[in-house]
Amino acid sequence: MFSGNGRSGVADAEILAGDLQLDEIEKPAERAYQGIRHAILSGALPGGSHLPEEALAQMTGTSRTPVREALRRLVAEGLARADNRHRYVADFSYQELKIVFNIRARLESYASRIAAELITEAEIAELERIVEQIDKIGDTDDPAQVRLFADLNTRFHTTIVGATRSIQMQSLSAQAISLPLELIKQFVWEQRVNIARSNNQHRDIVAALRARDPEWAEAAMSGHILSTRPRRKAMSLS
Amino acid sequence: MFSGNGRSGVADAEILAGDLQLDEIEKPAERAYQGIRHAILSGALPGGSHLPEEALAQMTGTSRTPVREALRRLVAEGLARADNRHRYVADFSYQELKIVFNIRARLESYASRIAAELITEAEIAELERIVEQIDKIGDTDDPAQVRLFADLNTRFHTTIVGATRSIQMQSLSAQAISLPLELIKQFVWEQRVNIARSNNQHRDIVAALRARDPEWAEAAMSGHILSTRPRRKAMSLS
DNA sequence: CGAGCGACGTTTGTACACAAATATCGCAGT
DNA sequence: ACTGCGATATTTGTGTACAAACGTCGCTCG
Repeated sequence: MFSGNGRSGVADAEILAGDLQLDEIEKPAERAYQGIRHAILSGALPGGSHLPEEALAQMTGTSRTPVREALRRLVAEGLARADNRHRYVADFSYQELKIVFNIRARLESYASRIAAELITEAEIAELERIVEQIDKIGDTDDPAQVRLFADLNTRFHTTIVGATRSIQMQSLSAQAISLPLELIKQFVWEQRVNIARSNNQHRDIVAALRARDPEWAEAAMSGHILSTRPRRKAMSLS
Repeated sequence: MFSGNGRSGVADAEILAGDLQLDEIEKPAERAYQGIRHAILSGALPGGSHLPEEALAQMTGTSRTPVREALRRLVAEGLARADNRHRYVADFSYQELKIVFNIRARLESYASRIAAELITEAEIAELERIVEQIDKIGDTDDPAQVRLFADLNTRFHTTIVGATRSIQMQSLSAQAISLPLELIKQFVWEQRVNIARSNNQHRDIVAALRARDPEWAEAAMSGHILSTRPRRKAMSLS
């Protein structure tokens, strides 16, 4: 995913050894997409790696057709890039990462502003349930718990973005979030991000939404996301 | 493109009668993508229209394979949506349109802030050339001139976004811009948007970039985009 | 020994054939 | 007459075959 890791091609299905149960996904199209995406986000395919269709088809156990469609999606989502002939894993610099986080802060804070007026009681209740579940996790280094936090965190944010009822907002946010949210898992491990603090911020956001206060909601979300930005010092990014 | 226009299916190549020279595009993949996209943006395929692959293949003079890939891109870009089985033209409400413009204002103003520090002399000169050419147009209703303005306007904005050197910024902006910028052409016709005023704002933005003033650039771009927002009263949107 | 040209291998692009899924229409039975 | 079941038609999903483009390696000629 990052520069300077050296280059490697596609090896075989072994690189999917992570936590993704690929063999349980029936439809080839979804298998191909999830498989390639996971390989990129997990770092199995480093930034700059060439993405040959045939090798990816073998890797995901499908044929080239679903792989081609998956690659189109990944390019559109910014996780892969294409030149005239080939496709490669996108290469994120630290500068790029910083920009994506700032964009995400702006997008989601605007989403929170809209959500403050449109969110339903049921959605607020859902947010409160999520906050409660995260509370039970507390600060930890246990990978399974951290993964659980990441999933709940994702649900928290997508619930709010969904409350805007805007397809475009959901689409753009998903694109801006997909990378950082996956990376957060690594930051938590390497940098011991404070889960408890993060959840206190979640509580503030829910309070703002419950109060139907657009400005507060916007500011709270902005602060929340900016507080989770990776810092250069703590990381070994180029 | 909008709700309430009634529903229609794909007719034949006639609906491409617009200004797009589809037959000059050699590669089927590009033909399919441009053709379908143009049909959507021009309104030939109203919002909610079903998008059957075979009919689109005939319409664009290709086969289903390039059409499928084009549809994947269009869904990823938000111009089409998909349910379990079919794909349809996206349906934009006035509310959705408003949100997209506000997102665009936030994205591009942030882009301008970054660009103020990274833009090169050559790019500033390019922006000045564009402003000059728009000056020569002035206020007009002539469709050809309005189209020329739209193209120059697009180049102005993509040059600034490109100056951020961020792939993600360019990708997200392109998605947020693709719809509104096409719609602007219609607003200019129907609402007589002030081209001269718009270009004065362009001049301000260039001045801010030349001064390397991030805050000014950000504010100027924000004001510029918000001033071109469609207003409900002037339109017959749902 | 170096440069240029040509053949080959690799990768992507396109089309098509077949399979699977789903909605619709009609028919029959109650 | 209404409901439920089944056949059929339409549409999408997948795999594969073939064609085209591009890069590379090696050979030959200067």
